[in-house]
Amino acid sequence: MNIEALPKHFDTQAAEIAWQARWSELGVYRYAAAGPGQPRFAIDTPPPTVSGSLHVGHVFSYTQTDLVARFHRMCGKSVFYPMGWDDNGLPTERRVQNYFHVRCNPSLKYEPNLELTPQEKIDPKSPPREISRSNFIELCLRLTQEDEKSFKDLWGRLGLSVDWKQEYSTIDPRCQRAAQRSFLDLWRKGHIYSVEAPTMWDVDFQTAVAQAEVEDRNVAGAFHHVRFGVEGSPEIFTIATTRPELLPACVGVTAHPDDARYKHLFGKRALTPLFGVPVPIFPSELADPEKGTGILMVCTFGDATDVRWWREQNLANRQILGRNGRLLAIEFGDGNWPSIDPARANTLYAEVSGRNVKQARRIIVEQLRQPDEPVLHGEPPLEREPAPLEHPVKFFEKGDQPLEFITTRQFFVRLLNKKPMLIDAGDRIQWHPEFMRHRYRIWTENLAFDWAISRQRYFGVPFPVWYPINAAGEIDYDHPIVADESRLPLDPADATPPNFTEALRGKPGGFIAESDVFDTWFTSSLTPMIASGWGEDPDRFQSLFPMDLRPQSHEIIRTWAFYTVAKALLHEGQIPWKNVAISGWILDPDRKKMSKSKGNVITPMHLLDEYGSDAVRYWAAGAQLGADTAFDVNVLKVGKRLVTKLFNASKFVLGKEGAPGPITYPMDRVFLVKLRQLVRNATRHFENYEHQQALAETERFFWTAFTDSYIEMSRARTLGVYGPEAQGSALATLRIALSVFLRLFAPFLPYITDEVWSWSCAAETGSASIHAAAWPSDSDFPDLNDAVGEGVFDVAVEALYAINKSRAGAGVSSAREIKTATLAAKSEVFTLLKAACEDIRLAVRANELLAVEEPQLDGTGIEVRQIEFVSAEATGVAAEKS
RNA sequence: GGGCGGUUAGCUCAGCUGGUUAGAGCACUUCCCUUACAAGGAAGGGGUCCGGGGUUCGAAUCCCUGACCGCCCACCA
Repeated sequence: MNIEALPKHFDTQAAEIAWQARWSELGVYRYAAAGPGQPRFAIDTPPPTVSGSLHVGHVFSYTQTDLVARFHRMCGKSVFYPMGWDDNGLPTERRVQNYFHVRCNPSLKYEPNLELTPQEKIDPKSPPREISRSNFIELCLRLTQEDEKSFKDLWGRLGLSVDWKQEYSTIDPRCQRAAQRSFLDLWRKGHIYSVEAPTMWDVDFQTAVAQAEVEDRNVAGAFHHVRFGVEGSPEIFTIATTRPELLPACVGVTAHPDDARYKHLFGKRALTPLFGVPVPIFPSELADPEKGTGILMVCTFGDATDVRWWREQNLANRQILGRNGRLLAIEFGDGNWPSIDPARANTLYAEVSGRNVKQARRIIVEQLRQPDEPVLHGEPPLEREPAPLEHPVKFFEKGDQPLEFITTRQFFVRLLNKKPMLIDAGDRIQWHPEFMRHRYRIWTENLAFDWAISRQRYFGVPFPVWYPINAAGEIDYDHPIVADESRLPLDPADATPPNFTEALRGKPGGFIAESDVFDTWFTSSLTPMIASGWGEDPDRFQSLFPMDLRPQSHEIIRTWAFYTVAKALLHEGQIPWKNVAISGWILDPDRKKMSKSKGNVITPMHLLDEYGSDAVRYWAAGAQLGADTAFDVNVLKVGKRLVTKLFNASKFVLGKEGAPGPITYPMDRVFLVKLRQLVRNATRHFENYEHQQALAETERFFWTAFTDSYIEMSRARTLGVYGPEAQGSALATLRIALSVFLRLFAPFLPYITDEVWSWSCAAETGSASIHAAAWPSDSDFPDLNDAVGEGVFDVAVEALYAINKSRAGAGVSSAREIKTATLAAKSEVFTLLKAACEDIRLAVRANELLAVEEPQLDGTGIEVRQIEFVSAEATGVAAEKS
């Protein structure tokens, strides 16, 4: 091949555009069902949340999955590598609210042709425009489509080898059908129930949330020491609470059964200060004598323990907090709201009614400072000034206000009674890295609530459910009407239940639609089933489920991984995948997690422009699974350098005139033995999900053994100076080496490798793209059984290193040949050195190279004893600084 | 409070089953345009392997213990 015909430099951007088109045209990544005897490798790709911001973390983790896909594809497997978009849910709603400055008001009518301007052109202080639910959903769809396009552009540019024919989005009709089918199946099997009960509630988003979406945050609060009275007794005791505003919701008082201070109170009734409500005092093992004053008030509802006490002790439900986070209007004096002084209680409560939690707390604390005649004989309830403390408080992970427990009707999937099965499933999955299995196990063991799947939101998959309305106009929530599977997907707000007409909607004797939507995870936990055609294409489902690999990040083990396992078990009785590969996080250079709110997000596009996709992939591939990695632009530079080196070395190999021949030359055979070992190692590393090891070993061997050593040693022979047999052997070795190296690098550097492959290997092998070529194996090598010891190669490398060192030490230009040099070797390596002498001589361009044995030598055992260069004038080299 | 990871050169990280003198790249210094490569190459300086104990002929590696960083979990009065 004429080297002049090859490009001078590798233009990454042009290559990326050209190769994407070429791959698509060739259908290299298209999934085809496995043929007879062909193994399959199916990947449950994470559908990215498209309303989030694009950053290098996406590039990092998705590249790691692509490496695995490319490896298995080259191994001849039928690779199923789909892509989905998670567009359904709160992040999208919030983005739409901010982007268009709107709020959804479900009571409004749909406005056709609604035109809105993005927020940057609107006064942000103006009240948001209210729009109908249908309009709101339209905007969500519109925005997510734009976001999906930018993700898709990035994935293409990055060279992800997904089959775009397998694209889905969690709000598309197919996914809606799958989610609703999932609901029907679980409902029929008795795994779903609905109940009106205290549920974790976000007062901003005004929706229920599940345990998996809850996080603890340390918040500044204060212990308030509040005196309580005892009914029929002058006694007074003090409780400590961080939530004095819940005093009107107090329904009980409890202390540890062995607590001598309070034992005598059990069975009596306490009187709450201010409101004078008599409440039972009962013992509970859950009360900690060390905390606060050891005795505490139970409210409806301050936290999860309150809910438990409320249930176990059959206490009254005095919910004072509304769904919007404001205190409800209530009336003391009637059945559920007893008081020894209703008039006073109502006067005091009127001051907090309609206030939010913070305001109510301030007001109640003020009230607690005033003398309390009826309950405390004139003492003020507040015993002393509030003591500040920092304590953990539960928040919705996407929310800004603490969660409240509010009594609402919600749907749940029964999981608490299935813990052993769920734990066992986790144990049977291969986790990479292994220690990540603890996360799953600990989460599952600690599960405290069934899965709350209903959300009081808009952009999501609706429940396919209606409720009958009796003749008196009451809604019968206990007998929901569930849609028939053949009608899915449907929105109960548009469709009517069987045997009802639209005219009966909302009428006595008619029906009403459930307005809730599913938790986003209810749909995304079906991704391996959606992608494989569950319930739609039995053959396809049979051939793709369960899958081989779930790649994901560690913070969603408790949500996505956990729920997906649960769904697969409940629907199909199977574990959804064999392997879970957990990618680490990308941290900013200060080792903080990248997030939009911190403003430390690095976007990827400019990096792709500047360094090229291969270099960016090189960076991502260098990190091991599960390891958080600080972003370092230097690694991109190294990747770019590797791409350049590969490009130039390939030009060297392919630019040589002459015909390859039988590989007879000893050093060639020894080099191939070492290369074959590299192939075996790299294959093993990939199989073990240690792609970074495969890359590191391949890169190291390519650089030191191949370009620095073997090429230097064979160069003279490739020019034919030592006869056609030595030349043919060298050229054949170089061809094999190049073909093998390209394929070893192909999963990491898909662009440069396919570019070079197209120069000659494509025609020789018949694989138009390297990504459809076979992963290298022993069969790429000739029979090498008689190759002499590999030690020869290592000794030669040592010798080259020693001579380079002498040359650098003398400051001599490499243009100057060596007149004569002598290498000393210790006895163990002397024979090997003698055997390698001619190759070393050619590599360093010495006219004469002698080897002498020096038994007493240490270290590597090779030293330069004497070296003399051809004079500078003789070689025409310009004057050297020395 | 419990658990899981981590701490190795100025920086980013390897170091797997204990085994020569602990490695790579970047950065820094010096040298070099050579026929694939200056979008490159060669060489050099740089280490309390977080601290303290222990096991061993031998420890970055195994055990105990402490510190710090990050994460996960926890009934949050």
